Amino acid sequence: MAKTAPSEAEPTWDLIELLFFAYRDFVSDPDHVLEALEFGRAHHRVLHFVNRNPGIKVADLLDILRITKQSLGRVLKQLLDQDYITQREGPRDRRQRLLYVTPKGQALAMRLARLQTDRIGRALADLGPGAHEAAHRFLAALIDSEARQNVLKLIAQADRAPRVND
Amino acid sequence: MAKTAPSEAEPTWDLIELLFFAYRDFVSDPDHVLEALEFGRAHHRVLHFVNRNPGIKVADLLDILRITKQSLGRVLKQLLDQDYITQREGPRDRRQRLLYVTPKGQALAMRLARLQTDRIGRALADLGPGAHEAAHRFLAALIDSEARQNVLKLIAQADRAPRVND
DNA sequence: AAAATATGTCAACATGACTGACATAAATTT
DNA sequence: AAATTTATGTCAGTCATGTTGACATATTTT
Repeated sequence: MAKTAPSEAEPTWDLIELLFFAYRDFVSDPDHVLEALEFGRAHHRVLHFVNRNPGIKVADLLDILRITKQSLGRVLKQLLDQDYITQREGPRDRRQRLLYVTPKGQALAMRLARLQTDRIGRALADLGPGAHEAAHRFLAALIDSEARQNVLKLIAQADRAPRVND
Repeated sequence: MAKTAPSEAEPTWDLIELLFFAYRDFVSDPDHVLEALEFGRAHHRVLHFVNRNPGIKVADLLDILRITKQSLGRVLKQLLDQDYITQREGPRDRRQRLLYVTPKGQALAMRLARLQTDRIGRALADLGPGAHEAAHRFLAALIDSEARQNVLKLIAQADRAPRVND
């Protein structure tokens, strides 16, 4: 039972529904913290990727988030005004606004990441060794094949050095 | 490397980010289909859970989706008006409106589930055997521990018989 | 008969997406 | 040097989906 031939047989109900419920709870911990700061998920995403990719360009952030600059503009402005993020001129191209977290921004980003890490850690602790790698591979394989390599590169790059492309 | 002790060491950046990217692509296939029908993700969720749990009560649906009845009301009304869902009086309690998909609703629900199943199937095909179970266990473990048993029960129950509680 | 329950509805509001148009400064091309 | 392209920002309006609070109706339970 449980064949995986594409477009045949029964839908993969368990994974479809587990993805829904797991993702909902996964984002709920940060949501609660953000609520007290009058921020939303959109702020979290921006803060997260700026924290992970210091010096990221606005255009690259838009690519990652796949939202419009108007949508980004709103939340980014609030994060700048409230000193969670700063921007500096691009050294080679002075039109660019390179984004960095402030100490305050880093503290929040790390606090939120810690919550999600704790949840993931508890989940992995319940499972055997190799569960981390299995989860990694499953999730990576779910990503659009055209985008997958870029995503993996982004993750690896941010891990290596806190410095973005260009 | 890669310890999982809660609240120590480095955040689990890879899984945090992969969950973001994987979930985004996972919902994107249905999104495209829904767009043509002038429906959104909210409609998808309602249709999905009604399809999976024929005869579900409005109150139970609200519990699953964790939204207000006003939010549900809007999308449910559209699905009823456009004949994707029907409602019948509860046999024992005539205040209840038990929800069912119509053939048209079932066709759409299955079409959307097929898209997500195909994506999952492609992902699992790239991995070894046991990947399905590993993914299942990881995702289930991510769910709030208080809610986990109920979720697993819901999934198993819907698999067994297309008939909801009560 | 009174109270509780299941559901629906009206009105107002917030968030975070969107489109389209336009503005500015800086880099690049001609 | 002038024209064009690029990176970014902003104004204005719209949409989808969530929220709160108040109230209405039918039905069941006490």
